[in-house]
Parts: sequence; C-alpha cells; structure tokens
Amino acid sequence: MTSEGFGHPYAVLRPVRSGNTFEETIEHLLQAIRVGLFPPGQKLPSERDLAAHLGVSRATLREALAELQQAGYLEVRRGRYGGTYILESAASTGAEEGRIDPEELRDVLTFRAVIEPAAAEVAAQADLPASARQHLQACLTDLQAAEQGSYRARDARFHIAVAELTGSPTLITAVAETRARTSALLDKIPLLPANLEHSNQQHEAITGAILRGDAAQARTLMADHLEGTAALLRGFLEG
Amino acid sequence: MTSEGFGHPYAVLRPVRSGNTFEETIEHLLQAIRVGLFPPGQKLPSERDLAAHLGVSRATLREALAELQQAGYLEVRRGRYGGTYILESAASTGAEEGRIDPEELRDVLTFRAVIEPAAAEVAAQADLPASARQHLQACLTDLQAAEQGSYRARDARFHIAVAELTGSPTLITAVAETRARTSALLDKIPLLPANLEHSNQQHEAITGAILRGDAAQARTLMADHLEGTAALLRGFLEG
DNA sequence: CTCCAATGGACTAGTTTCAGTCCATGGCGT
DNA sequence: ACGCCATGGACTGAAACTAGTCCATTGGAG
Repeated sequence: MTSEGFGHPYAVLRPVRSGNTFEETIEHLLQAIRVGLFPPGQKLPSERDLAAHLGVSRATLREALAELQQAGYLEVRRGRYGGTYILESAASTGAEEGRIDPEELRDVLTFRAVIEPAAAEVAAQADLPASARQHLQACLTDLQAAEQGSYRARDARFHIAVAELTGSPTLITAVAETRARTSALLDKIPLLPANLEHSNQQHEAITGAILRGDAAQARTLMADHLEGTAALLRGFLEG
Repeated sequence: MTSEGFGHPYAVLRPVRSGNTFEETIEHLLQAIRVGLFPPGQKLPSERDLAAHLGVSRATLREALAELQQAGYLEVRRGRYGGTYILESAASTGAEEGRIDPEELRDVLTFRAVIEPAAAEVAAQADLPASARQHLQACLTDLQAAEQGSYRARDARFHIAVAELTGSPTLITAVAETRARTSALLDKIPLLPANLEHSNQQHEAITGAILRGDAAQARTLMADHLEGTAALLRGFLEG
C-alpha cells in the first residue's frame, strides 16, 4: 500500500515527462531489445523510420543510439544496406547490481497478474485469422528451441504475441511494458536456471487453449504460469 | 484487428512523445478534471506544486493553465490563499462534435473490460485498512447523491477509488486513463439519461462485495456493470 | 565499371522547455 | 493598521529538442 492517503490527486496526476527525451528514447529502445523485439544479429529499422515512429527528431534518436552503441549493445554499418545491428551482448545482461525496490516488485507482479491472464482470455475469445494463429505458433516453436541465453527474450516475445492476438493496442503496450519491467527485475537476481521444461509445457498448453478458443482455460493456465516467476521474485526479495 | 501484420515492431515501439509538453500537460489536466479529481468549486494545487508533480517547468504549466482558463474551465485568484479554481462549466462538456473512431472504441472497451473487473477482484482480496474502506464508502455515498451534471465525474471517481484499493500505482493510472478515454467517448454521443438507479444498485453491490472480501463476486459484478456502458457505446456506433 | 539509392553522419537555424529570480497581490495574524 | 508570506505573474539566459539540409559510405543494378 502506498504511504499516501486515498483519493490523493497525485495518485492519478502522474508526471508528463519522466526525464530527457533522449533518456526516454534510450529506455524505449532498451525495452524493445529486452523484450526480444530485435533479436541479436538483426538490424533496427532505419534511423529516419525509427525517429518518425518514436515521435522524436533524428538528432535525438541518434544521441540515444550513440549511447547504446557505446554501451556495446549495437553496431553500426554505413552504406547502402547498412544499418544498426543488435549485438549478442545485448541479450546477456547478466546479474546487474542494484537492489530490488519492493514497491516496484509488488506493482509489477500485481499488474502482470491482471493483464496477462486477461490477454490470454481475450485472445482465446477472439476470432483469429490464420496469420495470427501462425504467428503465435511460430513464437512458441521459436521459444522451445531457445538456449539459456535467448530464453528470456523469446519468452517475452511469446507473451507479447498472445497480447497481439487481442488486437488492442493499449493491451499490447501494457503487456510489453510489464514484460520489460519484469525482465529488468529478473536481471537483478542471480540466475537460477528455471525449470525450462515445465515452462515450455505451460506455454504449449496456453497456446493450445487459445487456438481452440477455450478462454477460461487460457486464463487459468496463464495465471498459473505467471505464478512461477512471481514466486521466484518474491522469494528472492524476502531471502 | 489492426491492419498491420503480427509481430510488427511498431506495435510495441510506441511514440516517446505525443506532442508538445505543453499540449500533453493540458491533456493531463483535462483528464484529471474529466475524471472528477477536481470537482467544480475546488482549487488546484499551487502552480509550483503541480509543476513539480507533473515533471514540467512552471512556465510550461502556466501556458497550459492559461489555455484552460481561456477555454473557461478555470478561474484564477491572486494573493495569499488564492489559487486556480475549477469552474462549473468544466463539468458540463455536453455533446462535443466529432465522430467516434471505431478502433479507439474497441480498444478502450477491451482494455476497460480487462482492468476494471480485475481491479475490483484484487481490491476485494486485499487486506484493507479502515481508511481505505471509508474512502470507498465515501465515494459511493457521494456518487449516489449526484445530480445529472455531476454524475459522470463522480462515477469515474468511484471507479478510481476501487483501483486505489489495490495499492498498485500502475493499475490506478491505467484505470484513471481508461476512464478519461471513456468519458471523452461518452461526450460524443447524445446523452440518453442512463438508468442511474440501476447503476447505483450495481455500485452498491460492488462496494459490498469488495468490503466483505468476495473477490469472485466483485469481479463479476464489475464486469456486468461495465457492460451497460459498453453496450450503449457500441449501439451508438452501429446506429 | 559506373551510377543509383538507401543508409548513417554532420551541421545550422529556429523553437520549445527549463531553472532561477524577482515582482504583485491580498487574506490573516499580530 | 501593519507586515507576513503563500500564492499567481513576468522575465531572462541557458539547455534541449526539432526540422531541414547536405555530405559520406557502400552494396547492388545496369
């Protein structure tokens, strides 16, 4: 519970800006990478394209890219068919220092437990076109072939794919942001190799429920699935 | 369904900025007013305070306030114990022109149906302190005493109060934003005086379920309650 | 081999936003 | 009456951000 009283205006009236445009741009890009949107080896859209879609000037975007490049996440190649490439090191951001903020943890876990099962439920209710079904299946297959290093990103990717099936941009964004926040938290705890096999079984079951339109089941399965990570994080905080 | 394909980067990589700081500030303030955070007659926090909490310079905040003042939403009084007061006209933004975007409608209704019932559920599960229970009850009483003009804002206020009980800032913000978006949509349709009595019964039942900790019931009741407005909006879009 | 086109790189002028400072107003306590 | 002081009002110089333009690089098409 926040220490503020209830009905307090600033619980609703949040900051319009959370820092430099430049910093926020970095954060957006990092989030996209963390979440597996741009797998290592692939390249980002062109600067002009990215800048336009991020609603930021190319100059500012380039500042952000320069920072990420210096931090070793990106490599830039010039010329025709050049571009900005994601390096392997972008994925393996192992065990960064810094303690976990209990408030942040509570907030993320609560919100996640709200939207992800709901996303699965809505997705299962939707009338999915073939392309959607294929995309989900592809993400699942991809995830099941993942190695230790690529697992987290592909996991996020899969969960976002589920959200995409809902066709609700707000819901997609919410899931993506929550995934990024979760990943940031997971980066702060020593990596006990999770039970990937069990997770993969759950992913498969969730996919199945969604594809056959079993909304209630999809919801329940997703909720169970999330509980694993949640318990891990909570446990580490207390320990 | 969005026209873009699935797995498209820009479904996740959203704009960092959605306009001038100044415009966004206006939007934030308007949202707060629409949502009943500042009832007519009351005054806003001091400029210095507001600016700090909105993460915006006082100069920019003042630009926004000037705009809202010119639009007839606010009145300013100087001197000690002066301040910026919300005018009555701020509430009665009846029937603005402009068509409803079907995509926006779909998105809002989907998202709302996801988070609000969930918020009610989480609130019911929480171990609520006396102050929380009182606040919810107060919002309910306030709402039930509302006139035609003040109803929408107090309704929003009540729903946000439910979200506040969850103690999750992200969830609170999400509910508040969704409420503001819904209100904006409702402003665009002719006001058929909704069945306030029925709504009030629902509000009372929801409050009851939350206060006695019946999570499943709270969820169901909230979902039913939302369906009313959803049907109204959908119906108007098709008609 | 030459040119094309798409990409990153670099600069400039103009606009917006900011932090800080000082002024003006006017209830309230003394 | 008087002065205090929290409030809105106004200004300035610096920093951030932007739109636009042109340059540099380089793989592929002709």
